[in-house]
Amino acid sequence: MSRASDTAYHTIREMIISGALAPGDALAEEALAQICGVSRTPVRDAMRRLESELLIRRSGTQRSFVADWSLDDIQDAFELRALLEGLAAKRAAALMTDDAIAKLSAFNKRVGEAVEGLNPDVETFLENNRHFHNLILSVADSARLEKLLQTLIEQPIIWRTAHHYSTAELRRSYQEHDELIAAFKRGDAEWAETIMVGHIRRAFHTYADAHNSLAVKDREHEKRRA
Amino acid sequence: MSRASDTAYHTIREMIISGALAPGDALAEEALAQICGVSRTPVRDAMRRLESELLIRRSGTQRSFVADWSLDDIQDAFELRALLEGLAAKRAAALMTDDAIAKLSAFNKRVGEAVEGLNPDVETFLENNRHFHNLILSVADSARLEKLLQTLIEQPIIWRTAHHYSTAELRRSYQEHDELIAAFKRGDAEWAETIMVGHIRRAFHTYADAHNSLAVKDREHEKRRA
DNA sequence: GAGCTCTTTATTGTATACAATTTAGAACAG
DNA sequence: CTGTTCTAAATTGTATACAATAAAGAGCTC
Repeated sequence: MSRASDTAYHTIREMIISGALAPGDALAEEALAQICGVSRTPVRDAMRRLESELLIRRSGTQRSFVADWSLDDIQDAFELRALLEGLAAKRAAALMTDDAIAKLSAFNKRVGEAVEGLNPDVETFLENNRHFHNLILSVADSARLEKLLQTLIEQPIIWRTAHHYSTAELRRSYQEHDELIAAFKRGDAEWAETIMVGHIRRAFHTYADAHNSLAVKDREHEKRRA
Repeated sequence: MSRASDTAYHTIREMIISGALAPGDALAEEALAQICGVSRTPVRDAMRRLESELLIRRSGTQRSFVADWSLDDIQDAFELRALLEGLAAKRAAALMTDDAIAKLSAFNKRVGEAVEGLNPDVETFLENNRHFHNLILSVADSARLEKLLQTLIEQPIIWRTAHHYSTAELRRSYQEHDELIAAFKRGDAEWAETIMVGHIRRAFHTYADAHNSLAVKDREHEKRRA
């Protein structure tokens, strides 16, 4: 993409993912244009892209808002992600190369290092976790699958709550990656799929639990303020 | 969407689906704007939408072309569609209402009528087939699933080859719909999913066979011209 | 003629002005 | 006070002019 349009896209996206723009917030083109330092034209372009990624929702009368997801919506997204990443793992197992396995091992090594100490390095974990999953997706060699999953990963809410994962949960994730690598080495497509589906489902339950305890904390907070 | 933008979207889309614009054709904004009778702005808007639906592909340097799909790409799309429509059927079975079942029966009745004579009415078949599948999707009640599938259905190539389906194949489709309805009535989610997955996979094989014989005909045609 | 650079032309990207639509709120009736 | 209608402000949609970039091709060198 071009410069101004890209600037707008990344700026707005970052504001949504970081939470600077909260779910439900209204988005006016002119205001965003000023923030991004470009005209409305590239902003509109960027908003279209963000809308197609479901980060932005449009009202019946064409006004835009930051998408707000119910827990049900999020569960849906995870269910679909489990299905599609499972398929990606199955396909990848059949097409896997030694080179890709070496890279997966390298990524997961860094994942392991990020969680081995007392204070896990969540940023490093997330970064290498993403590389790990993206490489599998790329080996699966289906542009369409890649495109569908792109909509489901990179969810703002998930990034923001990742920091609430416990060290034990992060380590579990690391182990499951290792199991995946083992399945890939053996070319065991069914097993790779099974592990991946479980891996994603577990991530959802971790998320849901964290979400619940956060909600409880919020409620307590509200009570204290009242 | 707004008027001009919608006009552009539907006009271009129709040209792609009908084949007036062939796969691989270059798409210039100005030219399309003239055809649609609007300015470049809404055309660009429409092209973004079509791009996100994968009907348009963009080169590294931002030039646009009508997407051309290899048989592998199409097989991918069908594989994903089977997976996702299977999930839709499973979910729908759990949430099905008497009203929806009545509507499904009505749609499939028309499907049956369209294929019972000697000369099947393919347009009517396709229209009610689409209604049938869309209603299941809507009962499945997952905006995200709906959005993902939207990208996979409505494939130009498939619409164009639908006319090559044999009467027997169309009738088989009708019967499978009836089996689905029966599964929904019993609330049998697993069975509904199984039928749906088979239904979509069979559609692919039908397509692939038709495609092959068309390709053969093409080659014969080329030979005669040479 | 192959390959290179430079110029010309075509195409896409951006800003901006204006039109159409929607929202918000004032003024008013009951 | 409630609800309604109308007006003004804000917001989005479209056209168009111009800027930036990419493609095409002329002319040159070897």
